[in-house]
Amino acid sequence: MFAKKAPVSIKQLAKMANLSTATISRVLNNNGRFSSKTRDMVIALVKETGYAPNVAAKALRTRTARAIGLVVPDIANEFFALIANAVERHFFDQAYSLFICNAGENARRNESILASLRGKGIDGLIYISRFPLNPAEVEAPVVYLDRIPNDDSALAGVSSDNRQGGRLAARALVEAGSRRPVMLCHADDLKRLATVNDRMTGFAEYLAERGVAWTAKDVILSPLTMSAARQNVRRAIEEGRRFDGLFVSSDIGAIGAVYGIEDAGLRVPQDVNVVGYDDISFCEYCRPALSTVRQNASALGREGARLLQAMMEKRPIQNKNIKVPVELVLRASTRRSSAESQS
Amino acid sequence: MFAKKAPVSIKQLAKMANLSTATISRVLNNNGRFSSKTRDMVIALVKETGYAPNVAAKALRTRTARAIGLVVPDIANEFFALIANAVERHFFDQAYSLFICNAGENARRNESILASLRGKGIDGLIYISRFPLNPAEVEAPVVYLDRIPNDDSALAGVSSDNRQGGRLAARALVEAGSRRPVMLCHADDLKRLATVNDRMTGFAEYLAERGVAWTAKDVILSPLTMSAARQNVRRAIEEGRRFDGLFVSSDIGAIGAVYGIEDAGLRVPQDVNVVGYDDISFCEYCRPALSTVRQNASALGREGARLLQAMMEKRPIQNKNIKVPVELVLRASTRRSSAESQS
DNA sequence: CGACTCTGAGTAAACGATTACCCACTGCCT
DNA sequence: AGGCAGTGGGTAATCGTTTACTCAGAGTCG
Repeated sequence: MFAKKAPVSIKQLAKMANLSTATISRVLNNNGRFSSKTRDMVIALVKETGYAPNVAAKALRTRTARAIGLVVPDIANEFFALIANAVERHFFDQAYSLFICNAGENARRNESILASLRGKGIDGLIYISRFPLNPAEVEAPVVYLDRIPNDDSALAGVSSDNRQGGRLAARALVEAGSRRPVMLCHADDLKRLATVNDRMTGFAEYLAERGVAWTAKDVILSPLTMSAARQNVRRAIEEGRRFDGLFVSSDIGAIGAVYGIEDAGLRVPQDVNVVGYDDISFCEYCRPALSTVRQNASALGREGARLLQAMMEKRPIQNKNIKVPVELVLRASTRRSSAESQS
Repeated sequence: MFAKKAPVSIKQLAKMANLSTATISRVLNNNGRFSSKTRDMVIALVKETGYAPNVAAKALRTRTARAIGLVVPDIANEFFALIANAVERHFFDQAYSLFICNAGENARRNESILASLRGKGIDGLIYISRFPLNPAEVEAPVVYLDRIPNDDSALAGVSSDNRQGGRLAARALVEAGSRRPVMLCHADDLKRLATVNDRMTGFAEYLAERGVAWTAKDVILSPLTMSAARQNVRRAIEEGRRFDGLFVSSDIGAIGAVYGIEDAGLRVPQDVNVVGYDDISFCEYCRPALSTVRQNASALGREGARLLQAMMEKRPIQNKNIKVPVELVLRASTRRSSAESQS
């Protein structure tokens, strides 16, 4: 019923045209020498037979699959889904295939995903994961996206301007009246990712400029799933932690945090101003609507794809450390800038 | 710099183990004969070297790409993302690769996606799209998931028990006191998809049983994006449409609809009860929290993947029309069952 | 005219895995 | 001892393409 009939191969084409496979191949790839008469004949034959090259054979021979890998932490997070869409759009037009893989929160799965990508012989990798990657074992250009390791500045990466993002978040809190702000982020990210460190740097920087006391201890550590953030924020408050402003390093986590605050009997924004990060579409639809630092997910994906392609084609690269601008979006989770009181 | 050094091949493994490639291959595929000592040694060697078979070579030799396609309407919708995850998990374990494609809302893009999948020689397709598919031109088994065309009952499909879902939605509205319910869905889906028709059938059926007047005219047509639903619901109300219960065929659409209702000056649930469909995680976090019919996205994905695999392996299939149970989740967008008044 | 350079095209060896076929050996039965 | 079956594993062909060599013929130049 679903038997695969063998598609026509280059060998059959060669026989029909009274040529060798080599010549056919040269015409098809437009490399090497052949007469225009030969070219026309081959092209006509291809049209007639509907010949399509066997991608497996091609991949095997050329050691290039015309495929790229995209590792994301969680495709069910809209932010990553939008990035994936942008990457796919770019590469679809270039006739590359895209393998989208969910790294999840598990280092072992991350490893097995990388192994499988290796087996597929991808020509490039866009990597968004909290887990370290040994570039040597990928054997292809790698672009880090959004989550940039902080140990190596030589690598290619695209991220938002996270320092500016941190500054904007701090500004939102300060201008909403917060005087004891804290930041919520994932412990591992803080250790590993420039992404989060940059946000914190910008955050601290702005607070210092405005004379608001803040130290590296004013951080709550938690995974940024909704439920984990909710629980950890609630627990922090119940254990006596006091703060009147909260900057969460992702919207999903921020929404959870809002609930944690309310669970603990406080109100947002009256008692605590909350600012998230990403601006996923639900920020506008949750209650209170979430103030956040908007990342341009499409731009991140697009720039990452472009950079990767430049690397794969070994084009000279002016800047392998691209920063995409961010934007502050104020909604109901921060108080309206009520003629900001004493400095 | 990014020169590809050849990954370890089966030939090198053979040399290390002092065996032939044939034996290695037999162990790896667990077919043919070999001693348990050999097996252990090979397995250890694979672990040690991180060997991953070259899929291109495998595909070339076996004439099977070991790849499947997954067409989804919008990967940024959590419901589809969860399905994609389940499918990926299933096939990852079987060492299949998965091509995830966004059909989007555009028929032309849908076509070009199918064309590209064809070129990749996929061995199977899971298809979630509102656009018709000509199975003949895919040359591989197809499983319809969630969105089942209503013109052909011979095809393989996995969906929720949508008739029951429609019944549950109706029950939620009726028990919350609605007497003039309407349904919101996409015009094309109503024409093409058994999925939506089943929901409507169940909806109408239950209403009839409870003596609530409802006809096929009590439907508002709208795309189910947040903004479109919001706008169309608002407009319907402003044009004088009156209803006190709304069943929306997706949560995203329902959340938009709630805003449309509020835009028009009415309240949810006091003036209109709203029930969605899917139970994405934001149902719990939007305000008012959304009552909805929960679909088990993971089960849908898993069952779809299993069914497809059975078809690809030409195993006898007892039931190619799988229904996954649904569940009613009551939240704040429907009034609490206030000792339901007159029959 | 001889030496050279182009041009167009063929030959055959890879690429990495699978598998039909074969063989050597062991143990067992008659 | 001879026959036979079962076991473990090697040999080599094959999948469809690409590409480094090679080469015959034609044109060009001194």
